Amino acid sequence: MDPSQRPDTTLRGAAIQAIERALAAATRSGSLPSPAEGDPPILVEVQRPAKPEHGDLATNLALKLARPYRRAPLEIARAVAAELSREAAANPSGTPIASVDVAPPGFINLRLSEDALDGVLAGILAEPAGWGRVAAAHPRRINVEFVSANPTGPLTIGNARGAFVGDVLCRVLEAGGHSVAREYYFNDSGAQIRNLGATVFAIRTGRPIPEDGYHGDYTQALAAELPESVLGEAAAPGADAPAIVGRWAAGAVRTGIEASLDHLGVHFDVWKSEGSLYTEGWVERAIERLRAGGHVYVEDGATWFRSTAYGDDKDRVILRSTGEPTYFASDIGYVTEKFSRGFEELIYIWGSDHHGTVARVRNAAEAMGYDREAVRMLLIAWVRFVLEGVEVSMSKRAGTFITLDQLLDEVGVDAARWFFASRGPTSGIDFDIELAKKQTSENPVYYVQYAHARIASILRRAGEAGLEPAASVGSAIGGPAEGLLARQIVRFPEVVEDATALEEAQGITAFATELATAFHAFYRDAKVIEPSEPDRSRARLALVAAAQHTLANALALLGISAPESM
RNA sequence: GUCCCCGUAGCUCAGUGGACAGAGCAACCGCCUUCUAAGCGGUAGGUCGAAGGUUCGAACCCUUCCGGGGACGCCA
Repeated sequence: MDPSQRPDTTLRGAAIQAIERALAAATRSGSLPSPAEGDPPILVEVQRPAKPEHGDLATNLALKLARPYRRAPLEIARAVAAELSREAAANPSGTPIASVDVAPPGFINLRLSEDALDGVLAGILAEPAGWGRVAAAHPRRINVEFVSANPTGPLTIGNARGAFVGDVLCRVLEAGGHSVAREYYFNDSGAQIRNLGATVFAIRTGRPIPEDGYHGDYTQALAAELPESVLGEAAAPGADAPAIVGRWAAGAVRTGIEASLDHLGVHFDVWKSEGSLYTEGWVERAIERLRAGGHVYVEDGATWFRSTAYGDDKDRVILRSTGEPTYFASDIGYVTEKFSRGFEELIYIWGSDHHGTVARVRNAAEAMGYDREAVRMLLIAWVRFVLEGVEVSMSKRAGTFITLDQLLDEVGVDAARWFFASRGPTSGIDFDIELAKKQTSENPVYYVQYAHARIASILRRAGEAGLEPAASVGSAIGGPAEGLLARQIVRFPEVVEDATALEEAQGITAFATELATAFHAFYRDAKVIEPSEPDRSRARLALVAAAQHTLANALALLGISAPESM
């Protein structure tokens, strides 16, 4: 990120800018050498030290500069630290830094000022809804496509991970200052749908289920619900029964899928059918575009995209020798269709079994003149579902699957969301359903929710005692218990920034857990409601209220409820 | 055979260039006359799959190997 473009919305960001000023000042005064022509720009990195005695923030700047400057790291660190201290003394309101230390082998350790911390807390109390939303240096319009299961049956627990990961990613990107469209892509007219239609028709008319039909209970239910009018149309002489019944069944299944997603708290902005890419001409135009660029050739009667020109290990068929388009053809059309709606970035959330198709889609995007970096695939590792130690294979066709609705009835949305959000999307997971049910009550999500509920209880009782939170914490922030909690609270937007940059949610769950821990420690050490000390009580209520807003907003980023009582 | 992901505490997983490697659960010992004990404090537990290499510094980057999963279609 270009530092000059970074919005100054976090204490960390403000500290980085202070360090940049100090470095420039040290260079100007001659205590540090000037960068040589052509040197890469100096990127100031700041991190949170593992040990509290190393301060609130630390930078490795001097270590990084030792080689290009040919100076001892400690010498550089002292020069920068001297400028930081000078500014902190001369203009305390212009910097978040209260004090500076230099530690071997060359770290510069910073301590944040109580005024800076309290200023952030006052901002939270003044405008809690916006807390944790940050401005992006370069806001983008992003299309996130996920779930995208075809309407051949209910969503299964196999679809759960993609649904949660995609939804949380969208929430994170929005909080990170981007604009997001959630999109669901499906095919309601292919061979699979014909099979579904044939299955439902067969059941309803008392014939055996076709060989490649669907055997789940839900097809029985669909057959029973099939309206007489559709049945009559399908049974008419010469009618294409699989297509007619399939069209109806796909619609009914989709309605059920939408209901399941609603239950999850996942709402899509766009439902896009594969068929519409053809009727609207997107596929045809995309192929023409590739052809015009010379990226297409015909061999063995099929039309191929020259994917090898972009590093793929083989070329890819767009149109079969029968003239029928491949799935890849739809992908290409869809890319142009999405970009035509003005998106600057396309994110696909795919199962890791799709990794083979990543290269060809990005290659085709590049060949059509788009930036391949704007087409990003997030591959999610498969969840291995285990029941009593034995893997459960999921098959809609065989009817051996557990639906998403069943999972949520057993485990609950909040616990399931936390489970998936706290794990890296590329890590394979063994999901033992019995274990998950058993462990539901010990899911860390309740630890975080409990902190929120405890604060709600304190605020209720304070109100009954006639105590309201102050507008800011003020000098009470100097207390040891208060300081530790405040330092956790103010990190929230930095966590959102990092999660946005990494396009991952684990940081949010980790932060929420640490914040809950900090609150529980505060609860132990500092009594909030003390009618004989009204000023201190009001200050502590302000701090606790800020913690509650932070917990609530962090949970909201994960799509998890923040209960007032438990 | 080629490509991708993973391998960290008994279990489930964080941490992906910085200062002695973390959390939750499980185990053990303590704490409710105190704003919610779904909580708090403490103890124990690790050759970060293995070996080389790069670096002032590696769980993290590179190479090789071992183990697990996935992909290599004119399927979707």
